[in-house]
Amino acid sequence: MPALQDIDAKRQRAPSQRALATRKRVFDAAERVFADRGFDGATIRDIAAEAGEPVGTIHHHGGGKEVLFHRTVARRAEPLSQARRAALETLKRDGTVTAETLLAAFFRPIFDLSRDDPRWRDYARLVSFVSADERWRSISAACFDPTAELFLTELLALRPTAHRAEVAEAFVFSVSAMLALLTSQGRIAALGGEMRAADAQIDHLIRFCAAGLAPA
Amino acid sequence: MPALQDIDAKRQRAPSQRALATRKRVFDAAERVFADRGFDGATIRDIAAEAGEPVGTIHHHGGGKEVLFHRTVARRAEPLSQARRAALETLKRDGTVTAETLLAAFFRPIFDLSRDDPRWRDYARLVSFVSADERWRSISAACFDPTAELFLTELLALRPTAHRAEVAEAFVFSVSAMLALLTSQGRIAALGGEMRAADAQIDHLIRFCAAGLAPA
DNA sequence: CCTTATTTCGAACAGGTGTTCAAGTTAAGA
DNA sequence: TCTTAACTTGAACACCTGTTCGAAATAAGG
Repeated sequence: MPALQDIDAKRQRAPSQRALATRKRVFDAAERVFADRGFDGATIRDIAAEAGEPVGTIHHHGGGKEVLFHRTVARRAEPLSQARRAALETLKRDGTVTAETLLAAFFRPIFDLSRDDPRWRDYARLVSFVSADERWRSISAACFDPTAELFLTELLALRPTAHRAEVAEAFVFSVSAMLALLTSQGRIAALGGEMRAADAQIDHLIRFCAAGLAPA
Repeated sequence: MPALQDIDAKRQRAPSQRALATRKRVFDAAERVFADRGFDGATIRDIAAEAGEPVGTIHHHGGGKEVLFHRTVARRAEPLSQARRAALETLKRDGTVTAETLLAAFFRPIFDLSRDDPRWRDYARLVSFVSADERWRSISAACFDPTAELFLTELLALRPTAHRAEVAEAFVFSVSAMLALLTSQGRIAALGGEMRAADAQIDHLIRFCAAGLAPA
């Protein structure tokens, strides 16, 4: 995989407002198309059409399909991780760290962001593609593992007798359940009949995983 | 999506042993390649090379890429569902139905089959591609939802006060955790350091989900 | 204001893509 | 044994893929 380096690595002039706006259009379009069709199902021309830009522009700002994919995932990873870390800091400051509050701190930010901005919903679907495929392991390692590590450490402190590997398993189960809630509304609807309110679903997700994380 | 009809719909002669062996080679190869690269990442020529057959043969037995994909998923769905249903029947006969034993009956068959035959590991990864993408909703609806329905009914009987939608959510969380255990060993290893034995992981998965399913 | 780095643009390229097809081979069923 | 349905084979087809590239337009920095 091509290395991901700073998009403005050897630049000699600041980018114009116009260029910045174009770049934003390119990444927003890439996010939508990659979220809809995955890496292999998406084409540069799909993304170009979605962005309303010519194909050359996608390559210019994206740096090639694989780098564009990586950058599209990375773009929202930092804001998301910061929101998660901020929620964690609040817990630690207030001394209210439990399995339930830890999971809430980790899960809630992406649901909160999705409520306000539909682009975060696309991003969530994109992340689920990244998480599902070992091929993108290095992307999740770079974008999400450092913050996951922080939460894992806290969970481990709550269960001093458990092995790290066991807590890591429980954490992966929890994250997969979170992604399922974000992306498998169709399956839930098919099995469950009527749909529940998003808030009820999120509360349920947190209770479900917290119960699983509790000592046996 | 092209309709999936019986592979031997309007046949006038029984297929030869040779043809049957070729067909098996085609589907085994398709299973491996689709599991590795997903639907869009796989190519007919990849599958042909993996099977050691010319491209025309893949199309002859597979019926086109999309139908081949559907048939490849469907091929092992019935044996898997039967194993799950048999385990469920045993529980009901013995009167040992609990959240924990129900989940064990649903989860264990694919892990047991994977232990004996690596092709079931490929199949599990293929199923996780199908489950992750709304595009294949109709495939999981046809192949997996009927049996899921059976287990959902039993889970609902265990929690008479819960709404069906809530139990459906918990079931989807559980299935996603099962698929994560089958496909995300890389992520578990990255977070957890050393790896635990498969049996310990499966027991943990069942305890994790059973705890989440228990009444609040 | 100039200079020129950067961006915009889309035609062109080499190499795939799924699918078709016609000719030759095999073997089921009478 | 004979007929012919079924299978095997790979070349050919039309279209699509990511990427390149050079010329024109834009605007940052002096």
